[in-house]
Amino acid sequence: MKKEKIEEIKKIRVRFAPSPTGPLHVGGSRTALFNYLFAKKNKGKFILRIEDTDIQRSEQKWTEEIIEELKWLGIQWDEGPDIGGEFGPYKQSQRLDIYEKYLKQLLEEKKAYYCFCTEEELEDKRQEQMDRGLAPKYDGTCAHLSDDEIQKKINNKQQSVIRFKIENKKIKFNDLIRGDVEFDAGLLGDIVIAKNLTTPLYHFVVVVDDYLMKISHVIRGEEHLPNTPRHILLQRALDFYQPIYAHLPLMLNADRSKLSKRQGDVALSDYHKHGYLPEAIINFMVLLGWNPGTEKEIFTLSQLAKEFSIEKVQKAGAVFNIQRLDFLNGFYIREKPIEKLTELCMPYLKEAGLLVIGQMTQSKLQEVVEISKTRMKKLSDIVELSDFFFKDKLQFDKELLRWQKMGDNEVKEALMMAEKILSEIKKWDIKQMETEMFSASEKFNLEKGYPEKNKGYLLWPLRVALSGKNMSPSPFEIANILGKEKTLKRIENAIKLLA
RNA sequence: GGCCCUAUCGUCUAGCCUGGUCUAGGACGCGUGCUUCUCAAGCACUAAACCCGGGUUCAAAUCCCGGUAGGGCCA
Repeated sequence: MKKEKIEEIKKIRVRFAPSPTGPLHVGGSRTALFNYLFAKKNKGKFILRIEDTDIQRSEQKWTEEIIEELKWLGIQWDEGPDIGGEFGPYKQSQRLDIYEKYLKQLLEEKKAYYCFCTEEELEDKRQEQMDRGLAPKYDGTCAHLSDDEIQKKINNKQQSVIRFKIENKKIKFNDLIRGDVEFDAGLLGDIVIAKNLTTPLYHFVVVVDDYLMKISHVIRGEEHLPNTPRHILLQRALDFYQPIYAHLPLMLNADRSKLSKRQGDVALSDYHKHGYLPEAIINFMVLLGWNPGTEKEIFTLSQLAKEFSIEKVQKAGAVFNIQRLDFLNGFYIREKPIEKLTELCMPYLKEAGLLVIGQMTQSKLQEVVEISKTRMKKLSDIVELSDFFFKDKLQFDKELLRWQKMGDNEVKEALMMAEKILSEIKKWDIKQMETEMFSASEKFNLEKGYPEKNKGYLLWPLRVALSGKNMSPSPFEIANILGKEKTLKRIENAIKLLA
């Protein structure tokens, strides 16, 4: 490589270059994360470039969504798409004149040519090659057209594309993750790099932009591995330096196919909406294909920025295992300061119509979240776990009140006993309630001939009366938050159910 | 079909480069127990893997060769 070319890639610059044709994919998020971490670790720059040359499918709203979700994750970029830098603009739709210039250059140097073959002709050729047992590739028919012929066809408004001449040679390169990789470019066939001078295609724009933006390392998904020889050939034809490549292992479905919709959510925004925390998602994604080589498994983004190393990235694809994400998310939920967690839960409670402004004090709300949080895997779980605190009247089947083989009357007696004790209690706090109810339980069991140690006879009906659920926090925790008045009311309502 | 990539518990992985310390370690999940009115959380414990076949070597998860399987891309 020429000396000045090496100079150009001395500074570490990486990029994430999504197409705004849909929501940000979790796979894409992970690619962004790895690029970001690589940049941070090596004191380089991380660039966000929007690949929106496909105007048919690109939409501004997706660009906005990508930006929003990346911000949410805490992945910050140094340049693009609206943050200035000397290499902008960072939206490809605003760089069309640049591509045109290079396209013309290739055309003039006869490294690219106009191709007028129609879809049908190409399909026929393809079919024929397949029949002969050959790998289908463009046969180069239009590569030999004279300038006059080309001009005539263009004047006739004949449909055309621009093809790049692929040299018939072996392309070898070193991938940071995979080591030496070799492709036989002779098998490729001349590729289409633009529909016309103002409509360049993916392979071409990527190469041009990575060069102009002085990208030192191209870190992308493994699905791009077969594209690399094409890009290298393009770089050589344009006299560009060759960046260093690193192809990340894919994120997989449970059946080991490339992660796709239908087997679960793939849009990062879906996970966001369901109440996954960015900390959990980051931690989960980074461990899919990377590990520090120690037994540490919990990482914050800033720790990762220090500890990440691309050499430790795995070669094989990794199955997206939602149970692990759930575990991590539950972990981070439990770690959250209660004020923060409460704040995060509020939108879900409001959306469910449970939380009406002014109905509950902030400190009460925090107590509700506090006793629910060990059961939460996602923020949205708060609704299901705590709805009974917000409702006036609980709906549940009276059968639920029954502990083991108790009869209706015995359940009723248990509730009446609980009501009596709680109504006479001096101090409305958990400790006090526990002490009084536990001793009452022993008395109750003795009277009824129940096993002495089983507190369920007294406590289960009470807990159900207060929560309306077969699983919930303890009746004392609930009663403590509900307050005496509501607690007694709920017990009475349960008793009525049995009448 | 062609090219390329990959291969350790169900899953994510450590170990492989620099063979012996590997009766293969950790985590999630599963199971059991403790705690316990229930469900969680927490704690403790259990089960669970070197894709197959050759070779090299005193010794191979680790090195070499050949299969097999899975995946990606192109069409």
